[in-house]
Amino acid sequence: MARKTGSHSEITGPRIRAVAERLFARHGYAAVSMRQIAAEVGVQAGALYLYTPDKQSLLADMMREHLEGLLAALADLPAPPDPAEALAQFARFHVDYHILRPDAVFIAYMELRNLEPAHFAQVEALRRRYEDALEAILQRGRDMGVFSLPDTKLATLALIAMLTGVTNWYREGGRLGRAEVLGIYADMALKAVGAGPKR
Amino acid sequence: MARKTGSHSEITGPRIRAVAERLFARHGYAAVSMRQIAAEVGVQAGALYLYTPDKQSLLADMMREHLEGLLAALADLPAPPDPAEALAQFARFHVDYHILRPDAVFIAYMELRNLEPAHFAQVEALRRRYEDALEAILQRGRDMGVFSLPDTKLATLALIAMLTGVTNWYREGGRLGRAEVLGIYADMALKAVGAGPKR
DNA sequence: GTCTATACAGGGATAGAC
DNA sequence: GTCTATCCCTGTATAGAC
Repeated sequence: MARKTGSHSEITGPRIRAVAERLFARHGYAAVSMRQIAAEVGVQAGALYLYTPDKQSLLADMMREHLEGLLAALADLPAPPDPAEALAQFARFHVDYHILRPDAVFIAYMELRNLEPAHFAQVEALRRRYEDALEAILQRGRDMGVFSLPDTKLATLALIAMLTGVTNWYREGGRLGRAEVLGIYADMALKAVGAGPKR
Repeated sequence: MARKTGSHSEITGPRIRAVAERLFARHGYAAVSMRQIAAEVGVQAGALYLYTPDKQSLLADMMREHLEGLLAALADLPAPPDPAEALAQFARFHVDYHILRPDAVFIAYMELRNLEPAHFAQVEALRRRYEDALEAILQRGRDMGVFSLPDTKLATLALIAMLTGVTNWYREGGRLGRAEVLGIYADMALKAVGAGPKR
């Protein structure tokens, strides 16, 4: 009872972000109104502006935080000396991380065009760093002669597209379990670059 | 001189569709206004409604026509008895068709959530038919023992995601030529399902 | 800190003149 | 077939009461 009724700043802030993320993912940034977000949070539209300067920042912050979280989690992984092992680990990590955050992923890939140029540049730089991490693995594997790759950049983008595609269909409690899915994708990724599956 | 000035129905109709496609792809369906479309076409907003009942039909028609064109083109291909050859052909076809129609593809993948339920169902059915065509190839290859696939449905979706990803980066006149790109993708697709590249 | 009320721009769509 | 004018709704954002 220490807090006055009507004072919820520590709760409302995160709730706005959560609701906005769900609505943006479901209907698209441009199609969602501040009134809609406010209604789901349980406040008036005007109250949102206590927590965000505007709608655009809501989007940009959510995308930046998602990508920063992705990069931080990636950096926490060990760095296996064997390229095949490194690729398998990356594939499993990527699929797992994306499966667990479908809304954030969807937004990060679909709403780029709704970012103002300054925000776009920041987000693109983060995405680029992530792609570079995979490309480094592929490059090393090619240099060591264990991957067969006509073009590492193309392969990087092809693999990321393939792995990210999991979010288009995977549903918790579906026909295939998460561990199973991770394994299959890692397997396909390895084979796609001409390395045998890790055994 | 047979036609009165101001009468352009045979030109305006297609132009509206073309302009709408470009704008929807660039900014997103929800972010584009009828006034914007009209301005680019060179007519007043009200005139659009002579060619389309509403904005939603503009989107639904464009998506349905894209997918119908895709299916028709696919049906025109020969049906190689060798599954590896069939998959290579599918991969090359898919990448090529998508590379040549980046706007239509982008819309077909990004604007599904802006379709009303009835239109959504139609479009989903078409997409499903396309996926089934690839799955049939994979299934046959697995039955014949030339593909190594833990799950044909997952592999279908993974391959389509990988191949469609080409639209995220390919630009005419870039570092890699179209023929080269087709070859590399087909190669990766074959390897991903455990078949050697076609020689 | 949150509310109501509201400003003001722009949305989709229609009516009716030409 | 195209125009202007307009209806009515919804958009973002702010002001000021509580």
